[in-house]
Amino acid sequence: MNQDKIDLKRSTILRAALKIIGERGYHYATLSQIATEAGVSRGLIHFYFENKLDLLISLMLFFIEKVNSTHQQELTTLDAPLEKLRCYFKVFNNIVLNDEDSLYWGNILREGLPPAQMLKSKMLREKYGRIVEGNKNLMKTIVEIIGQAQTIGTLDNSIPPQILALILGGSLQFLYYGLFLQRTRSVIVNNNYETMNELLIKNAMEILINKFSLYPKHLK
Amino acid sequence: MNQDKIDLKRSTILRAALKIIGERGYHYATLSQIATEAGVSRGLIHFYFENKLDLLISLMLFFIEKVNSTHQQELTTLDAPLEKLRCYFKVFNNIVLNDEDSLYWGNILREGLPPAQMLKSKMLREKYGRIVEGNKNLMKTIVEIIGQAQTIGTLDNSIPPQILALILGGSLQFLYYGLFLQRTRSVIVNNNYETMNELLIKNAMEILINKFSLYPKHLK
Amino acid sequence: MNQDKIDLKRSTILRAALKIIGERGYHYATLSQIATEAGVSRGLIHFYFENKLDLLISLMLFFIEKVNSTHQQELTTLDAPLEKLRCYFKVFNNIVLNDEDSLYWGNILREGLPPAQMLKSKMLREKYGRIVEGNKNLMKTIVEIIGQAQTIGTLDNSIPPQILALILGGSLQFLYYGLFLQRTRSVIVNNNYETMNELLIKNAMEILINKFSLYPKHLK
Amino acid sequence: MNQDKIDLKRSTILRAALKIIGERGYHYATLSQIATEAGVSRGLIHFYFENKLDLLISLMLFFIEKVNSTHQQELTTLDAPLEKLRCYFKVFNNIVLNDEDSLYWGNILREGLPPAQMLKSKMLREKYGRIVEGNKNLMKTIVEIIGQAQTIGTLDNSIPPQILALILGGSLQFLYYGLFLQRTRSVIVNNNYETMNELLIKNAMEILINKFSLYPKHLK
DNA sequence: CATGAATGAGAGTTCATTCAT
DNA sequence: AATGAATGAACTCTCATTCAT
Repeated sequence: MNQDKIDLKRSTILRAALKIIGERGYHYATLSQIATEAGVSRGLIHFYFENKLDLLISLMLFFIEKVNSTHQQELTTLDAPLEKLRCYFKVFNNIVLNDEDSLYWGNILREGLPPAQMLKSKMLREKYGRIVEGNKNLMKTIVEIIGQAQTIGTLDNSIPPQILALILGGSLQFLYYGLFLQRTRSVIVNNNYETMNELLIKNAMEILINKFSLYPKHLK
Repeated sequence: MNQDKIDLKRSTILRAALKIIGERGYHYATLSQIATEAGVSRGLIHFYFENKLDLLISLMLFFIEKVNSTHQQELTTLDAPLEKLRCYFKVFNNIVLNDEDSLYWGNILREGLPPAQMLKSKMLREKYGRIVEGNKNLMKTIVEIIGQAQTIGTLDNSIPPQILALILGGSLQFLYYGLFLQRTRSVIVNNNYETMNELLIKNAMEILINKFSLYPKHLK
Repeated sequence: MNQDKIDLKRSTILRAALKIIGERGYHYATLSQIATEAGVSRGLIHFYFENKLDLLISLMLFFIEKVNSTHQQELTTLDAPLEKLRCYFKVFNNIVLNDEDSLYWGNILREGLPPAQMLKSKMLREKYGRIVEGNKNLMKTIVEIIGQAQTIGTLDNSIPPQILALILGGSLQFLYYGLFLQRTRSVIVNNNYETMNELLIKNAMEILINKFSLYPKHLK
Repeated sequence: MNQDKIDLKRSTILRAALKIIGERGYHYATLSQIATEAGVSRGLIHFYFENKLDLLISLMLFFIEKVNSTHQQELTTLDAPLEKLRCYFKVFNNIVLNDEDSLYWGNILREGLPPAQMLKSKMLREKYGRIVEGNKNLMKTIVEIIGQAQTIGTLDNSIPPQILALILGGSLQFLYYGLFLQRTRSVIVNNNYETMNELLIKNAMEILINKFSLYPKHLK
């Protein structure tokens, strides 16, 4: 079997895992359900993935590395720090909302991982490390962009860039997933997305940036 | 045994559950660990609680109802909407930070609950409903306060109150728990709190309110 | 529940394991079968033993330590090396043949253990070490006794004591278990014991010792 | 593909199985490991062998039939019963020690087979029967030789020939594999062979025969 | 009230075996 | 003749929950 077919099957299983785990939560999802959703046998999952946790970790890793690499790539075409910031929101937006599985991602990313010591295999520990690394990189990039904007005077510099990064990140996540305090899984899946559309989110983030901007753009 | 002693034992177990579940996550925590932490036997937990899930749900319910009731109570002494908003942050702050368990709450509230259909007992379904209700109430209260502020002209009214509520809520949670994308459990527990102190958070939230306020207060 | 009852239950399970594993072999025996034989649930086995391997290791350890300690103890009452040697055969005989499970022991002791690295728990590795130690001790004791007999001139000293120990040990085991080349498990269980009685074995070992003895005893 | 090539591939796989199973034990060995060792795919093993058990049984059968046929053949050139006995030890010696895999055979022959009822295929049951048959033949031959020696007065006839056969067989096996009570697999593989060389074993067996012989030969 | 021995459902995982290519 | 992706049976093990004491 050629590599393309193998990759296809792998991503079929991963997509099924995204749906089932995103819907029910990692610990309520079973491999049987994922296998059924993917249309394969239980055993085949272990041919493509080391174990159940590998599915979750692979999903997280896919997301964080996709965000980082896409963002990094698009950044090269931009000069203004504020544009870079907007670019980040756009990238996040594109990845999360490009298909019907959009809301599953929010639940995947909110899953807690077990302590690193619990990971038996070297390969899994390595993936784990890359997730942590990816998170740090993302945060660092955003903080740097904000710092640049403050230096050249387009963002309010009376507030530490780390703080502003958290404000923007928290707002973004809550706007996407409609969280206030943590909701129950089913409530999230069923209700939120319909009450919140893409345009609204983009506008809201634009307003937020504007508030911290020294030369606010006018929104249409 | 009198009611006071019973309540005491109940809350001893609940506090142990907060620590163990907050530290390891609901599914990685075992009743043995909680029992040991509480200094009681495994069996006794089932005398005070229906099952394991009851522990998690009871913790969530305690938190959300405490926030709501305290907030509701303190609101009566206040007139200005912006003061009411600040009051909410203060209440949240007091509950979360009043003891050494502060960061456990963040992990508790981030736990996903199983779909409501999975709850067998009536009592549990009822508690579950009260959590959902509590969340809605909280959101509704905040949205109302923001609406009032916009009406009397102390908050920017070009932005829908629901959106602003999410921005404030997301910022608050990320500031407390240092999230950007979800981190691994151990990272959260070990690192974040130390890098982020109470005063910093209060200041940050004040700045955020100020940005949306039409008559900003001057921070010292 | 008091310690006596606990020990009783533990040994009930161990005895069931001896029967089932001895009969079918470690890898063909299942925990279900052992649980049924012991009249307990599958789960209870894991309350008293760490895992399946712990059962096998505990059986081996019981045997080897029982042989060593009983032998050691009885040795103190004896002076003549040849009597000490006969004592060893008697001890082995008593332990193996004291109940209806006699032939199971042969199969248990012939089971191969997995490489020590495969043992996850510290406790299991420790038991494992004691088995290896017990084997070494046993061999050392026999070799020493033979050496003494050669020194005082009751055994032929033209043959190294280690070699003689293996000759005696091999003869003993084959006489008990009727092996020539390895037989199939069922053949062993069904046929051998009946064709070979205790007296015959004792006589055979006595003859063997006599052959290497410089002052042979006359057998009746 | 011609028969020679097929036989070659078959014996390549069998030799790999000897190594892997001899090293790790039948149940800890996997077909993947054997396939890798043989340099073929997992699937191909099932072209040449019915199933995993067929590998083990084929190895055992190869050994026992090789011993028997070689022995039978060489016997025709000999008259004296004691020479026939020595011939058996020589044959055993040649087969076991003729290559670097020597010690694997000991572990193979010590593997327990599942109860005959568990064998589904007719072909496997037939092979199984031939192994049992081969064992019996071997034992019978040795017993007969001893009986002849006793009849013509070259071996002590006060001991039943079956008993003497077991003494000789047990001594031979323990001398080769250094067993006393069963050791752990790794200990056997790593240590014993080096401490025990061919010459020592031959001498020891010669001494043993001498002891039971009425006209002992002088050893050099 | 409290204990902890006992239960058993249910999960992940392994790996021999099959079969389309 | 050879491959290796795919299957699924069967296992061990965990741990929430129960209940006799």
